[in-house]
Amino acid sequence: MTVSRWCRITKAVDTFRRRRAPVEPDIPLLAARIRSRMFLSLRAEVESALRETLADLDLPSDDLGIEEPPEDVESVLASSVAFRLAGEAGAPPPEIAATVADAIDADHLEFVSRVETQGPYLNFLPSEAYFGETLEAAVDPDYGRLADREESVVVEHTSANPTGPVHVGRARNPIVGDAVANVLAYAGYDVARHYYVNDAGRQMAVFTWAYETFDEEDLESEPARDRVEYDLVRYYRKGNAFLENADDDAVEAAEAEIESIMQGLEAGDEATYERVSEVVDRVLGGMRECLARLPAEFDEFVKETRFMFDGQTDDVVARLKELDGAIYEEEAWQLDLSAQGIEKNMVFLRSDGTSLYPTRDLAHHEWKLENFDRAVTVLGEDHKLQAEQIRTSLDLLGNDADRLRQVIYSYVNLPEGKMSTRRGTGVQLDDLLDEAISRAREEVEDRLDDRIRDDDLGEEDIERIAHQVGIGAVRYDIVAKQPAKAITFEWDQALDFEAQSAPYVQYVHARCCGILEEAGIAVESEVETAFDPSLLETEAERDLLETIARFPAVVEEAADDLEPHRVATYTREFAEAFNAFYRECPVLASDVDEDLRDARLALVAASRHTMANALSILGVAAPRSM
RNA sequence: GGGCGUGUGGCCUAGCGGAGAGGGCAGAAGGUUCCUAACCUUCUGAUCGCGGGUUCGAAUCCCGUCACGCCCGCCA
Repeated sequence: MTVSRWCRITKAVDTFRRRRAPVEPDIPLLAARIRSRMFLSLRAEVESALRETLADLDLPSDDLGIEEPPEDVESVLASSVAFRLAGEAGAPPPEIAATVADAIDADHLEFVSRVETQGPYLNFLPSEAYFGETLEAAVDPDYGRLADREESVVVEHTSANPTGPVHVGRARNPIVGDAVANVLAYAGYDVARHYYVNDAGRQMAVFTWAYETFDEEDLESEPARDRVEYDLVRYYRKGNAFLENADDDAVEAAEAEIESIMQGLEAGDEATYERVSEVVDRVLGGMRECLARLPAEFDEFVKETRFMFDGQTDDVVARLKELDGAIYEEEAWQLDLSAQGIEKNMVFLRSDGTSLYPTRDLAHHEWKLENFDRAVTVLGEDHKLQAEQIRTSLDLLGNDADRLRQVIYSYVNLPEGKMSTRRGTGVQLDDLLDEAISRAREEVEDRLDDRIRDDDLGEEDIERIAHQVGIGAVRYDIVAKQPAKAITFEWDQALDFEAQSAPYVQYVHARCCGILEEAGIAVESEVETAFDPSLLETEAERDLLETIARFPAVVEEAADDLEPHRVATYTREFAEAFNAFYRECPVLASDVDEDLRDARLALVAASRHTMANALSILGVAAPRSM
């Protein structure tokens, strides 16, 4: 990566972060916001107290070394400044730590009860108010949802060419994309979800030609599934096979027809558009049904042809030609981006005068930047170079490219290689989901006999749980991993219901619901009885509250960095904390004091809200029983 | 060949400048008259690909190297 690009990316991240500072003087809103983000409030308090103390001691305070301590340390936040100050102050780190700890007046801090040292580390221990406020905030079913930023973001994801069934190779796109959109929405952005439909490319011209040329009897096989895209993809495959294998004259004739379709679209010919649309809309309709199973829904399907017909692509071409890097070479217009660190020229106008995908995508991106404050695109690693070209070209065309961010993921491959719609290799997402549901159903039925709880699961419940767990497991498995890591698809690995998978975290939610229902509290409603947080004194209860307190910070960081997998990591940590509480702190046992019972019920309700909302960000169902 | 990305116990994975590198699976041993055991506890297992460097401190930053993936089309 070149230095200039690194700087640009860093700048983009900074801009994104800077915007999260509240600028509106809306006091109740601010209060609600601070109130609901305990961990962040604590961090802010620790930072300012530490900075002031260091200033008082005449020590530099530019790097405070604030960090989260290891699990076995009692504090919620720690600092390693003492290491950094050792040279300056001429004393060993533990000594400095002790001096600083003594100088901090914890009595004036709201969320810090005391400051301790452990060797060179400063440890900040939470106050009663920290636990109390956390519980108060988390009893709200909307806990974790950050205040409105009054800023819109368009998240474009999936955008697979409408050539056939959605296969597992690109399943990461809707799953990661939907989670990115969800986490941004939770973080207070006004989110729109877009699917960009590539209806103007050569592939769609081939498809349209093939669909119009061949008949049912020309096709070798039956549709793999009774849905439109499985039916039509056979024409697409047939067409491609024909172009590869037929004799030269036949191929030439076919190419002429394909070319005329592309020229028709370029010219804005209504009849051609109708022909292509019939194929595009039908196939897309089937793909939407598949994606809806995840579920991944979209606010808008934006067609590429739209930017050809409205003149925006021509406008982009005209402006690109005016740029310094524009060159006319080998009868085609290209953009030399070597000055921007990209060695590969971007061709933006073919020798026959038609536009290319990147040209239209530039018009599309300008449209997004006009209509939204920010734009996020989720795309496969094979589009990385193109993404850089788009970003750089947008910048050269006078757009603020920092408002655009791209999330790149690696494809899911089969052990024997890539999945391909055209060649018909690959595992269909529908099949994966079906298999997941059926395996989940087996699990539910196997467990039916030795259930302790007598809640009499009916056939409907079994069906519901099988869907929630099966689809949840597939989504969780994908969204929990960093997108940049390559995944090789294997059935048993994708459908592992063991610990650290969706059912493990879903089970926590079901346990919460079980307790609340047993106590006669409607799961969806707010907690109405009074409770006293200070009664929650055991280590398990405190750990759970500390974990709950971190949730809004997790949402914020995941949104800032567009990394929903952090929320998945959090659900695991949360499940551990809850299971320890569940094991050690009975809620409804007869020997539990009534006030303690109420406090613990509030904690269970808070836990349920936290887990339900975290799962909702991941797009994984939160079952009320399992 | 060039660019970008990824390499963490047998397998999967978190951490990406600070406290014996967390989890999970697989393997071994335990736990249910008690709010669902899709749970929990304990044990076994890691020179964080390799070699240098920067730093008080490196899995994390820098350089080199190896392996794998992706890209380098007037395709999308």
